[in-house]
Amino acid sequence: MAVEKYSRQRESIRKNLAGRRDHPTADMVYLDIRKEFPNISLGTVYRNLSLLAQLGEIQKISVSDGPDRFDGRTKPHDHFFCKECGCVLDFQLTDTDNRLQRQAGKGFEGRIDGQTVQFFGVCPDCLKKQTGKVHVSNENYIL
Amino acid sequence: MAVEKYSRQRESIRKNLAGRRDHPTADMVYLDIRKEFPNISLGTVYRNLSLLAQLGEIQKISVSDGPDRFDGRTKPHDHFFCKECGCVLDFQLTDTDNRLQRQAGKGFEGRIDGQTVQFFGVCPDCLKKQTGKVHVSNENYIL
DNA sequence: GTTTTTGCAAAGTATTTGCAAATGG
DNA sequence: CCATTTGCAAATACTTTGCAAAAAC
Repeated sequence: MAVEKYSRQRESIRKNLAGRRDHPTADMVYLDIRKEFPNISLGTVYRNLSLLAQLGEIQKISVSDGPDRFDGRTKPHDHFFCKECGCVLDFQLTDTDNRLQRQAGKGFEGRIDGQTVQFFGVCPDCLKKQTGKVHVSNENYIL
Repeated sequence: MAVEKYSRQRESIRKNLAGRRDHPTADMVYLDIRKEFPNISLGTVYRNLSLLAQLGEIQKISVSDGPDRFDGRTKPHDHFFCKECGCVLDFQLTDTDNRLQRQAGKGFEGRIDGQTVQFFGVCPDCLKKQTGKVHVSNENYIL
């Protein structure tokens, strides 16, 4: 695979991911793209998701209990995994990146290129269903 | 699955994981246990790894490029993934846990139960092969 | 004796791949 | 035209599961 050539399908996949925040699986993307390209195959979706991830234009997120999920956000950020509904939310931790990397790298003779924090718990919606509490906005959680 | 009953196979799996630091896959554990129980099946290994992970006695680590890996360490810690050789190393970030969780939870109306940091880069051994540099010990990296 | 666990094999998911036809440049 | 991408289907990789026999208690 030498030079990348344009393809309508890949462009559609790229836009689809850029326009959503729900960290879909390959299959979810496939179902969506089929509305525009009824004949697209799941294999093509997988191929393009892999390619885009390699190019750093999207991010692949592996979770322990289901298929991989994909994230259209390019800039580094963190993720929250809800153990109730399985949803994945974005977090942006302010200013901790350098601190973390500096602390971890101190005396480590390998090279650290990047890092992400994975949070686990119960998302606002699921917690609300359990307790009846109200959901308010906050500064780290990115809608 | 009401009460847990002892089994020699499960005990062997538990001990195997406790005695190694290389974050093996289910198959690697299987090959090892077979030395002691030549008839053990891969299914049994998977069943017990799942069970032990549920009980919190081991940890399951999902990586984006290969099968799941397992970690016998019970207390919370972080992981480093080498993009060259695929190895997984343990990190113990001193005292950042509370800071991270506090910062992320500020104003977040869900519940955060825990978190781990994933580092990506090149491990000491691979870097050494590339540059010829020497490997020294450090304070965060756990041998 | 009753319940849990095992080994085996088959099934289930998720993802990748080979290949001829279609598309892009 | 030549290189890349596609759709399709088959193949692969990983993990789970049904069931009768064995082990644990």
